[in-house]
Amino acid sequence: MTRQIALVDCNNFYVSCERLFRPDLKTTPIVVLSNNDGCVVSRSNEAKVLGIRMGQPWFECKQQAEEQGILALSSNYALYADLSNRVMSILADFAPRTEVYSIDECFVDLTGMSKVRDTNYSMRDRVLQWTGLPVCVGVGPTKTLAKLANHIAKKHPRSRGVFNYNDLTDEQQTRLLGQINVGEVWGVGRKLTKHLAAHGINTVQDLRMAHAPTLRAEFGVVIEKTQRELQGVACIELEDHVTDKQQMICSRSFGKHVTGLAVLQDALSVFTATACEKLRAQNSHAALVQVFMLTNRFRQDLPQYNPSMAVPLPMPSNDSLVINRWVQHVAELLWRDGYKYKKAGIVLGDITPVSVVQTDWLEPTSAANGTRLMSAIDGLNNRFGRGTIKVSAGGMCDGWAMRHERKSPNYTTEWDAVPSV
DNA sequence: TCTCCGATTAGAC
DNA sequence: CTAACGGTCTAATCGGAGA
Repeated sequence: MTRQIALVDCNNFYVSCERLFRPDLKTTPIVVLSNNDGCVVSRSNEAKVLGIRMGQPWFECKQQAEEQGILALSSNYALYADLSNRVMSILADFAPRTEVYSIDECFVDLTGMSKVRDTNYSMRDRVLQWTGLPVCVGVGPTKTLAKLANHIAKKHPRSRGVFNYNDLTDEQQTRLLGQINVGEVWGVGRKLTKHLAAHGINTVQDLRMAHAPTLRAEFGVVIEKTQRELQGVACIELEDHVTDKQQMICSRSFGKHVTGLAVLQDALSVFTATACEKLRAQNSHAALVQVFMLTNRFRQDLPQYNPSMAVPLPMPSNDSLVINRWVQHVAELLWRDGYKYKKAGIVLGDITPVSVVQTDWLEPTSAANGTRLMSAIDGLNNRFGRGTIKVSAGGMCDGWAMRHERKSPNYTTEWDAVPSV
């Protein structure tokens, strides 16, 4: 039986979220900026037409944008995450197996179901009706072809937001794939596109038909899987259960240069608290802690210094206080005066479930390990917002906060920001 | 020369 | 006024160290 894998992808997701609460901006060109108001990460169709590129640094296009009346907003992740959850739970009602692939994308396995075409339009219509967010649906026999089908649904208005690759004849498939650039394929990025072009592979059809052993020898196993997926052979399974993170990173660019150790340590303690909270939320602990700090790599005229150090913990932990002591210590070791630091962060690694108790028979196990204090902190922060209870001096300095000068209110997650009717 | 492991790279969004 | 370019995560591959 031909698999029917649907990929549902929200259109211009962040911009669409912002517009829900600002219907007056329906036709205004809008962009949403990344953290620290650094880069453009979402664009309305109007902004795309005006030539704003995905990932473009904001300072580069700011003047042009203002002249053209483009509205720029800081990203509001509380809002996007909340709306994402609503979309995903709507889609979960359409099939027993779904995979939340990213904040704005979901695979839905419609294999064996009758009236797939009707279901595709229902998914699109119901998400739009219940949330106000426009989505496109692409269907294919593999995840890679579903993503490609979604790309087609987005690009061709005549598809009315839905495209099923399985409905094509062999000749239609060949002709269509011959018209699409290989760089559009899931898993083929900038570097690979260039590399492939050097071997005469320019279109999706070129890749689908390339000599497999040569391809594997020159480009590795990843692209071979991609090729087979383009041929309709499933190599990437639907992952319909959430897997624990193997690594957790918390890092930020700073709103202005940091030149004092105390300020940097303060930032690191906040990052540590956030990462440990996520660690506890998945019932895991970490055995490796890494700290890093970076100067501004775009300022090659300034002295560069990008140290990092990883320390194995004597005992795996998810206790913010315990881990923070290591972080603060390592930060001191790495710190050098005289540099302008632009970014810092921590990495928690060697993550395992807390149920896997890795006892060291040379060390006595420390009783309770601060677990009750941490769950009390998590409870309060969950209820009243992250940062209500903080680790030691975490967040007491203000010399490092990121820029987000254009953020909208948290319309859906804060009572005070709920719009009145 | 082989194997292991940490570091780097490429990709996604 | 001036400087101003994101954050998280995974898997594959590279390359140095030690066997």
